[in-house]
Amino acid sequence: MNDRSAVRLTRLQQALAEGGSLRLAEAASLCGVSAMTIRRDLAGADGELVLIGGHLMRADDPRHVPAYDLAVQRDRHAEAKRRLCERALATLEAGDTLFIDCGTTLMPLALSLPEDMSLTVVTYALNVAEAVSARPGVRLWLLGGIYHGSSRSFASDDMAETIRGFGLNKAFLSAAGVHPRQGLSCFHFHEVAPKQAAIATAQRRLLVVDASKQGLVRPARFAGLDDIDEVITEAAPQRP
Amino acid sequence: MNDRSAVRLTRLQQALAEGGSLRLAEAASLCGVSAMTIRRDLAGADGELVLIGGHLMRADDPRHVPAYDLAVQRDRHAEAKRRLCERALATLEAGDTLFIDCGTTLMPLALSLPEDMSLTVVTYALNVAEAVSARPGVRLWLLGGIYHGSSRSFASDDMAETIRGFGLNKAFLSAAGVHPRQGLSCFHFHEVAPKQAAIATAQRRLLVVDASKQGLVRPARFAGLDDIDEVITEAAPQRP
DNA sequence: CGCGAAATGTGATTAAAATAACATTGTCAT
DNA sequence: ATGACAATGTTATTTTAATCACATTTCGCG
Repeated sequence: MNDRSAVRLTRLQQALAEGGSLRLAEAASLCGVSAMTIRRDLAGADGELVLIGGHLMRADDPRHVPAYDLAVQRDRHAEAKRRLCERALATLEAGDTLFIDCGTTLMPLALSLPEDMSLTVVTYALNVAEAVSARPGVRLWLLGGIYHGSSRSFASDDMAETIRGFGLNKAFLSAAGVHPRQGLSCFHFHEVAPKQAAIATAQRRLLVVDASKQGLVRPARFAGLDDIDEVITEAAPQRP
Repeated sequence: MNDRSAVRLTRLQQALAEGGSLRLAEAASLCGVSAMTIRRDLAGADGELVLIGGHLMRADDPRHVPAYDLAVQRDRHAEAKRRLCERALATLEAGDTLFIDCGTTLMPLALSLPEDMSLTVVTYALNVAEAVSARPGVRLWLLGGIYHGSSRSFASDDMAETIRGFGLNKAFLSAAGVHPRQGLSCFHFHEVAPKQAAIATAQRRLLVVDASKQGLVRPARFAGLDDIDEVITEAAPQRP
């Protein structure tokens, strides 16, 4: 890759930095070269930009990781989570103040919150916040702190205290492990405090887990099964 | 649109809810129908899903608002901001703790932070947080609170106090208006407290504004020009 | 200036996707 | 059963995008 090519690439990358897509021809005229040159630039680049059906866009955001052969597995999970979250949605009432836990399990819930119900969502997860921020009708309170990429969530010393300051109607909790005796656990210790605070504060505590978490124990225990009011899950996997 | 068609569409929509794209053929086999049927489903749908070059993806994604005829104007802005942020980047030093203000001006900065410099970023803007969260080498502290969609940022009562608790080396500030006598202003009052706290706390205060903001006064004044140590801007527009 | 190498443009060719047309299957009411 | 209609599949056609081969331009350098 040569110098001018690199200049064009960074230029395009910046043009697309804030999102959006560019038609190949537009990208070309933007750089004052032909479409063929843009193609060649792209071919010699590191793959941060991607050309798909004549549209140029960034490859690095979550959008584009193609489902490929993961498709089946991904979908089994997504399908299960979707069904669980549908049931979670059904429990919502106008005026609710919800706590939504981190992880991917509750994403379908965050994505399909009704906008005509005057809801308030409290969360410490960046992905949940992104999803909820796209729903203009829903009030969103994000609990800030230091970011943990592993769970896409934030942690801070006074988070538990802040949570206790809310009048939470319902807490939707996720867990990476559910065990009859060991209770509920997750991978990361920084999730424990907010989870426990939400459990302590909310009127109604709903655990949403798919069947694959049943019987597992993870490093960080945050509650017992009896701290939960309702478990939204599939039937446990049958053992013949 | 018929029932089964609607079922397939919601199914696909949920499969894509967390991002990613599906090849048309994959989507088809996922639903157990032919590609043509998926096409027909899409044609009769409301346009939430979009098929582009054989890839199926959500349309509500910022990636797809095409730059179209806005391209030129968008780029003029993005181009200017990119250049300004390049100069802002040059001021960074290893170990810095940065405050990054909300708005779109500082996005190119957030997107191209070096990962090998041990940086910490403090921000109250969701879009900045998203951008920084994609850089594993950079520590991120998000100041939480109630979300304001207008500026994609958060506000809370104790935010100013929290900011004063950081050892900020540099504060990168944006403004919607810069006036010789009226000083610096922005559109939204909830931005005033964090901006002022950052100005009060940071060792070095850098204002990043493009020329289009010069001479303007916006509703919420947050500082005077002399509260800023350095202004990163283009030459003011010439009047012939 | 003029040569050579690299970069880019142009038009032809191939591959792929979108559309359209028609065939088949399934469903329901009579 | 069977005819009508909707839904879907299959194949052909048109349109669009990607690739290739070669012509042209640009740039550095003796």
